[in-house]
Amino acid sequence: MAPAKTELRKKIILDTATKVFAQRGFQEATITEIAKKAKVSEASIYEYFSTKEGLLFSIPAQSSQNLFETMAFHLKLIRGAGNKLRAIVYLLMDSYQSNPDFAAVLMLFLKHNKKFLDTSGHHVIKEGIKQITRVIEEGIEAGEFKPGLNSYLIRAMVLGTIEHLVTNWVMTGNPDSLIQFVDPLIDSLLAGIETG
Amino acid sequence: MAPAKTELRKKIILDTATKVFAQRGFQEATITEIAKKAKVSEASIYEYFSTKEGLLFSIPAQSSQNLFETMAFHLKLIRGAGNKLRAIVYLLMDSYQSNPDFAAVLMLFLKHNKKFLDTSGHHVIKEGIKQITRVIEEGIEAGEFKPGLNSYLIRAMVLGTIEHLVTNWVMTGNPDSLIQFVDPLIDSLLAGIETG
Amino acid sequence: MAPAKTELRKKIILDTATKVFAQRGFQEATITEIAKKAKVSEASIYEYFSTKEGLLFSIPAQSSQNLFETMAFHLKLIRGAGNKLRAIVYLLMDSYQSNPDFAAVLMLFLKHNKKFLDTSGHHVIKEGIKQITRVIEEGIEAGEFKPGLNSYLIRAMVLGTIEHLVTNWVMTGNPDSLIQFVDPLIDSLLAGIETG
Amino acid sequence: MAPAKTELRKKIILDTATKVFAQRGFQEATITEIAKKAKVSEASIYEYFSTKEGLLFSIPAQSSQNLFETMAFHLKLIRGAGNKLRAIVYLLMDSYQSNPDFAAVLMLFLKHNKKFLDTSGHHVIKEGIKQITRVIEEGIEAGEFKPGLNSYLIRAMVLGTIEHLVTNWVMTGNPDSLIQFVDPLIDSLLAGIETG
DNA sequence: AATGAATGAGCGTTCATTCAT
DNA sequence: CATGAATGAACGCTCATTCAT
Repeated sequence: MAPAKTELRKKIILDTATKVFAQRGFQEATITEIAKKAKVSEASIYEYFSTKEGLLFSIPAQSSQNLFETMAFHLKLIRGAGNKLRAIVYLLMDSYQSNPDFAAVLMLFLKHNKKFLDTSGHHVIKEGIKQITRVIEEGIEAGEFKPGLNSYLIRAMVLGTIEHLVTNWVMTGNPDSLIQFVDPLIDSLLAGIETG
Repeated sequence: MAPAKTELRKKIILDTATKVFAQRGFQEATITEIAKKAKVSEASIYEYFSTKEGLLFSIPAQSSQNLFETMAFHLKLIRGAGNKLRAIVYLLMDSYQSNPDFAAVLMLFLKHNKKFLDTSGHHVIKEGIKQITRVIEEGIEAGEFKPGLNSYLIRAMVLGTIEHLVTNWVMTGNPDSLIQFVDPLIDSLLAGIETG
Repeated sequence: MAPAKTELRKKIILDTATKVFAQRGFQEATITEIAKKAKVSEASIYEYFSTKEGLLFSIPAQSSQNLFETMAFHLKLIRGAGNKLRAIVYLLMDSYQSNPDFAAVLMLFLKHNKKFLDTSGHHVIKEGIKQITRVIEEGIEAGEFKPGLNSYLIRAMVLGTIEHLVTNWVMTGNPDSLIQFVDPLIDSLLAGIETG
Repeated sequence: MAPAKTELRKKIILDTATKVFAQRGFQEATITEIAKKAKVSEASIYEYFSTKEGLLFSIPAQSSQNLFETMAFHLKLIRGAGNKLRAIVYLLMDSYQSNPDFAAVLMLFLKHNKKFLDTSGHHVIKEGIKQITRVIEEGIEAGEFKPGLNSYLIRAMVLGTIEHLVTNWVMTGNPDSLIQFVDPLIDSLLAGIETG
């Protein structure tokens, strides 16, 4: 089925909002500007999204869903927690690199927003991140990773490093590749947590 | 010498602003509320700070200065890049733990703010962070850390993990200790980057 | 065609603003008061006019346009520069007398405002005034007025006298008629500039 | 007697205020700016003048006093109402030309200000202007001017024309001489009102 | 479903002004 | 006298949001 006309409009609005938020910042962006650039009336935006903040919070839903489904699919095909971790980092970084505006919105306006926590968009992300925890725990249980590791902390290392790199990357205008960091990052990380 | 009366007022405003921003959020906070809580007129705030955003950007200057001076002092007393790195992480985490409001302002409203980059407050932080890079590079040169490490990436791992942990901590209302993560974090990190 | 609903609202705002500015003075008048008296929201005023000053500058546009079109129409029907000058003075004085609030705004807040010079409202007036210059020059060329007269100066006498009389009239609360001055003024003026 | 030190400060403030008001406009000018340029504290200004508006209203007092005393002195030496009128116009125009900032303040911010009417500064001017009326009435009584002339109107012609010329002159940045208009103006005027 | 038109509600900011020293 | 420091009191202006059509 082709997306209903109404779904298409919704997507146009979301994509435009992503771009405008990324360029101007959330507070600085105005509904007027988004409406103009999306060639839609301001009132139409409110047909699809409850508030300006609701519009912001709706941005990650779909693409995150896709990303984490892809991630789940790939993880099934890979053996070894280390390899899986590498795949996860690669998928995330690749996704951000391919969608700089989305990455900017996520890193600059969504993470760090307390209200976003109660959102279905955040729920999707939380579920996706559980996959990372699971991989780490599997690695520990399987003896591939050192016993006694704090899985929350290891996950924090993975996510924190990625967030830091991506945030720098979006704030400086995406000069160079994100992907280049995947292997060195994973190598250092695994060297620190793998047994033997 | 006691701080001049005027300096005292400035500090009161800054501390109050930190608290209010941390509680309400930057946008949601009003100058009126800050003025009221600081027992100062709104106009007085504008005597000391050019604008609401200027007030926000002025928050980190002094305490960051202190923190990084302390850090520099300690680093001189410690031998070994690994030990120095542990001290750095400890000092940062301890500082955030002791100043939750400041940590919240820094993590939620300052990092991720493009305009903050051009600020003298950010300059102080940038200079402070150079100390971390230097320690990492020294570790590599001294053969204590693996050759070929990307010092920017390692620094990103250190800072990113800290930022992630602290951000979670402030967003969830500071339930448990931050300090507990210092040793596990450093242990895993050093295990990954130390030679031998 | 009745004016579009939106044009009507605009006119109501303009008329109300004229009245309020005339009564209170420009600086003393507040948008709030104008909005209240026009039974319009303050925001609506900003839908039609960019700024409080923009609102002020928009006041003369339409009525001046009308006045000068009427003037042009009449001048075509009259023979003799002297007679035309009398008609001009009459039309102006009559217009001010019929619209004391408008006269007050024009005399007290628009003339003497440097920023008004760059305005389309002022452009209309400038064009209208050219008619006066043209009549004077025609009078000189036709030999009806003395040769060697400085048309700019004569125009200044006409306009200056009118402005002075009207300004006094609005500042003292419009006690007596303006029209009474038309004939004596023109008589003395023509006696001074007509040949023979 | 040399002016007391305090009188000197007062004069410096007045002169500076005249300049600043003329350049920036009354509303746009700030006490801060005047204080800075006069090298005086803002509070000092309030020692000498009650309010910002009071400062404005104090500007014409002294120089107008001087001007009208000079005028009275000269008028005693001149025979004939026409000649006196010429002297009056000359003195006024010469005075404005020599003090463009004062002329600007007078034309743009004082005349047209209702509150100025109740001021001692305005009183001086009103008294001065009576001299003009008196000359005109003398001219009529002496048969030099036409009988039946409305002296208020003739005075309005004189003052209105001057005001119009000077206002134009200050608003366009004083490009050319004001004095050039004296004789043509008086010539046309007298031709219109003199007998025979 | 789509929007043009209207607004409610709020807030940062500015200065003229005061007063203790 | 002179002033540095503090503030009270306003107000223009902006948008997110709504609703009749």
